[in-house]
Amino acid sequence: MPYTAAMHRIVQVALPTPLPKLFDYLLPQQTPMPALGVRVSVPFSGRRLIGFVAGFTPSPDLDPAKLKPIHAVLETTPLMPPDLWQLLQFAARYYHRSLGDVLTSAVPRGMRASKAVQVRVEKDAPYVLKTSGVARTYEQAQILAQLALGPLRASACAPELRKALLQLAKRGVVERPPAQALAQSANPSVAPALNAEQAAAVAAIVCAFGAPNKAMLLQGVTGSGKTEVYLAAAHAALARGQSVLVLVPEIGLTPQTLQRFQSRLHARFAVMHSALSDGERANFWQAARAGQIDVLLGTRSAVFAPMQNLGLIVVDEEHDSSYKQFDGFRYSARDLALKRASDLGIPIVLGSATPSLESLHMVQLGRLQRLWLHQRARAQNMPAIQLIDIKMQQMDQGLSKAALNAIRETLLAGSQALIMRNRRGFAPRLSCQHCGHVVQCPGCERPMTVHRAARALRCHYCDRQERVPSACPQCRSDALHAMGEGTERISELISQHFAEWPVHRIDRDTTSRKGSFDHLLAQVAAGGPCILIGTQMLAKGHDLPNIALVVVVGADDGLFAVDFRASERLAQLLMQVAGRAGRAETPGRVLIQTQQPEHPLLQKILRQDYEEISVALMQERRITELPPFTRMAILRADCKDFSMLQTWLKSAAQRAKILLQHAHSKNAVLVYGPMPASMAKRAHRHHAQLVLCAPTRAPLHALLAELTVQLELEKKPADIHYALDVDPYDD
DNA sequence: AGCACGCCGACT
DNA sequence: GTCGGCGTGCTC
Repeated sequence: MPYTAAMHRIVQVALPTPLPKLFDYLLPQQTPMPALGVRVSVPFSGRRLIGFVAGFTPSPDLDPAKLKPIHAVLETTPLMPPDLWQLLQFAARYYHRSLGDVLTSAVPRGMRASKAVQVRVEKDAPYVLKTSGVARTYEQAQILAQLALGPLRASACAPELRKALLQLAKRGVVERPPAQALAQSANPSVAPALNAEQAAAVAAIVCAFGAPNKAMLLQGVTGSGKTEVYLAAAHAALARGQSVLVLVPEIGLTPQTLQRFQSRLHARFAVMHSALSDGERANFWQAARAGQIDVLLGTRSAVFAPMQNLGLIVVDEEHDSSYKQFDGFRYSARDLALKRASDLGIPIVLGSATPSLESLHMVQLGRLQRLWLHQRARAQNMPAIQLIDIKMQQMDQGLSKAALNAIRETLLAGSQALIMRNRRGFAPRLSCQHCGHVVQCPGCERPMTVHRAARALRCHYCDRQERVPSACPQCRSDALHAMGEGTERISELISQHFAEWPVHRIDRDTTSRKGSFDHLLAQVAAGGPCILIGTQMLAKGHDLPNIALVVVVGADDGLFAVDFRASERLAQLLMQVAGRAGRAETPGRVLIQTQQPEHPLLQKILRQDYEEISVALMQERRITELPPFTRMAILRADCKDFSMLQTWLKSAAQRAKILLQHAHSKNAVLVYGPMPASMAKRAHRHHAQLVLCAPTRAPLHALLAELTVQLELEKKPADIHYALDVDPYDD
């Protein structure tokens, strides 16, 4: 009854707390009724919180006399455009997070404080005239005269006048507006002619403007010109007066990507990524909300950008795991982008050379229209992939003779070689030759990695660091040996072996300084023969045209991992790596060292037919009843005490089973566990989980809705942390 | 999640 | 005598 609410003047507020409900507050007499989505500041359990007005129907069992009044209404119009509001409402329901948590995490931190946003001003940013202030000195008058002609940097100002400039700034007559994250491209360059497939793809996307709910999968190998299709589609959206949202994987948002878009589209651009400061994010948010951004290029969180008049969404490399947020509010930006596009009735293009099985399943169901790009744009041969059987071979620090020879040939031919090894450090284990003891992290119960240059043992799971022991902690013998090869060890070997060529190691240990990575890559891209050794950081996205050889070390790890997505990831990675090799005139070579050359997945990768690979993977998932053929959610929990963790998860499982007894479709959801998590112990905490599976979404989500409310309202041992992961990326 | 209140150890 | 440890309980 809305009039009841009006009489009592009560609003329901979504607050940043995990409690799965809204909170009722009284509106003070003089305060006008705020609109849905407006932020308010309220007293809450002794502190002051900022929440969002999310309803007007008071909870019937609450005495209005006991409600607290709102402290302040923070704005007159809602912060979020309607489609974003709708998306976040959906996300809260879908991921079973409290609405307040979800709404809050979508807004930049810089805007969460009620006080004015502190904007970081660029060093030596130009000053501009703010008000028509009066000069109090002759010097100030001179400054004002200069400013009347245009912005003025302190560095460009005569030294004797600088003091006057600062005085004016202090009085607020002049100011330094924050540099907008906006860049207007001046004169776009001409688009190259599209090939027939590209043209057909663009035509299909353009047809989708106006047609409701058009989602497309643009599937094309590396070098087939997907970006040209995005550009043409974006151009079409801009021509319609609409804005464009382009999501890219974390690793793919490079200056080159932006430059490519900027050089081709006449539009106001903004870039959004995790390295932005709170002030920059706040600026950008305001600009997007004001409709001042035509093209937004961003990583995962950009799916929540308050874009006005959105006409097209692009998700590049849609299979990439960086679209999934792994902590806090766990969401998939790819999935939410699909939802946002569908709500708005605008086209969305998911692009990939190696689509996720989820996307391929949607193609089969007719929910995604597949657009193919088969041809590589520049005529070039596919790289040759070879397996090197290392079962009975003499190896040198993890590298086979064949690999070393291939590297030498490549360098002698003036090209570059890349060695991929997905383990950083010197060696993955320190083991005693005498008693067989492997030194483990006490907190995680996993082998610690040897870092030789740092003279340390490190745990890659909890970042614990200790000195390398001189004797075996178990038998006191001094026969401790570093077992296996990480990038550091391979790098040492390669430096000795190929002393006359430069060797670059690229992993988290060597590229901690931001910018050094991009700098090195640019150097390598432009340079002569050298050897790159790195982790997966190197596999994706970067344009390294002179690489003619890729050697993959340790691919077998991916073949036998327990994680149900491991094979899919390995196949995608290897296909991606193959795309890396030989993008210039020289056809590339890929060598995969393996103990299992007959493994069916590797055999399929040899043929470089992702279609064949994905059909097989799909078949496997169908038989094992795993996503995308079932809907999955994982209730993850961790606790210092193992039996307490076990007890709590058992009771949660019991609770779920009781709820299922009363459900309409009984036992439509299967509850597995408690079972240990893939990282069963980490930093002295035990991790375990329940896995919930259902053939369709509805019964699973009905169960989760009730279960999460019960779990949040029931008291639990203080030390237990838990989180629900809907559509988990790994198990 | 915070942040209170609340009841037991080593400090001025 | 009290500062403070974190156990448990509540938040409109």
